[in-house]
Amino acid sequence: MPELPEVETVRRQLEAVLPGWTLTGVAAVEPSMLRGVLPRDIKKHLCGRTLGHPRRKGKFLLLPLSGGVWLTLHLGMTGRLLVPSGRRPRDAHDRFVFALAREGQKAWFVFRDARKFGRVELSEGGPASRVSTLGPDGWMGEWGADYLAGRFKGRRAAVKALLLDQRILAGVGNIYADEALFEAGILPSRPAGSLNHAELERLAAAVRSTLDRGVRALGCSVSDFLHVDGGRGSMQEGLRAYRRQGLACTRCGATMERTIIAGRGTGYCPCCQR
DNA sequence: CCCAAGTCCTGGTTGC
DNA sequence: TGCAACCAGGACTTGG
Repeated sequence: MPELPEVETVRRQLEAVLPGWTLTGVAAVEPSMLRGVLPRDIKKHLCGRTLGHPRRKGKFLLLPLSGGVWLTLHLGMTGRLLVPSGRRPRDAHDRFVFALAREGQKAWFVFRDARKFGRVELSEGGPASRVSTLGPDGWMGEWGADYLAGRFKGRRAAVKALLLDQRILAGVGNIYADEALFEAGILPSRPAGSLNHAELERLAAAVRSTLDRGVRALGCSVSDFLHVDGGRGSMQEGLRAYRRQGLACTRCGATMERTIIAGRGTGYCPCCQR
C-alpha cells in the first residue's frame, strides 16, 4: 500500500526524471479514476504543458504543469507510476498513459493500477481541493503531542481510527499506524481521548520515527508497492506489528494478535501495548 | 467464497 | 427538542 513513505519515494524518483518534459498526448484514460475534467477534454487541457517539480502532501502526489495547471495523483492501494522511454510498454492495468517529449526525445508517463482505487485529478491555480482538507503532513509537518491532544480531546473512537483520518494527520495508512502504535506501546483500540500526555508524546515520536524509517527504507513492498524503476523498498523486513499475528512479539515474546479496527486488519501485542 | 485496504458516502447515535 | 459532530459500516475494486 502506498502510504507516505512510499509516495515520498516515488516523488523523489519522479523528481529526477519528470521536470522539463512536455506533455504531447494522452494515450489511455480510465474515466472512473478521473476527477476535475471530462475524459474527452483531458487532452486539450494537458497537451503542450511542461512538467515542473513534483510535490507531495500525505499520500497525494502534486504535479505542477506550466500555465498554473496541476495534476493531483493518489495511488490508492495498488497504484504504480512508470516513466519508460522508447517503445510504450503495455499492460492490461494501464489506466493513464501520457506521452512526453523533450528535445526531440520521447517517453511515457504511465499510471498502472490493478484495483482502480487510484485517482487523477486536474485542477487550475493549485492542487486539487481535497488536498486542502488534509491535516499536517505526518513526516514533514509541524505538529506534536499538543496537536494530537487537541484533535483527540473528547473523541471515543479508537486511536488507530484517528491515526488513519487524513484530516488529522496526512500520510499514515494501515501499515504505519500499526507500527507506530506498537513502537509507542499503545493499544490500537484505546479511545483516542483516553491517552494521557506521556502517551501522546510517545505516539507523536513513534509516528514520526516510523514514517522516517519507511522513507529511509525506500518504502514497504509487503504486497504491491514498486518503485518507478520497478525496484522494491525494504521496510517490510523491519515490520514489528503489521500482519504479525501469531508470531512472537519482538519486544516481549508474547504471541501477537489480530483484530479489526476502523474496518482494517490490525496487528498488536496484547502484552506490551496497553 | 473471503481477504486485502485507500477514500467517500450514508445512516444512526451521542451530547451539548 | 434541535442540531451538529461523531462514529461505524458499506461501496467501490480485483487479484490471491
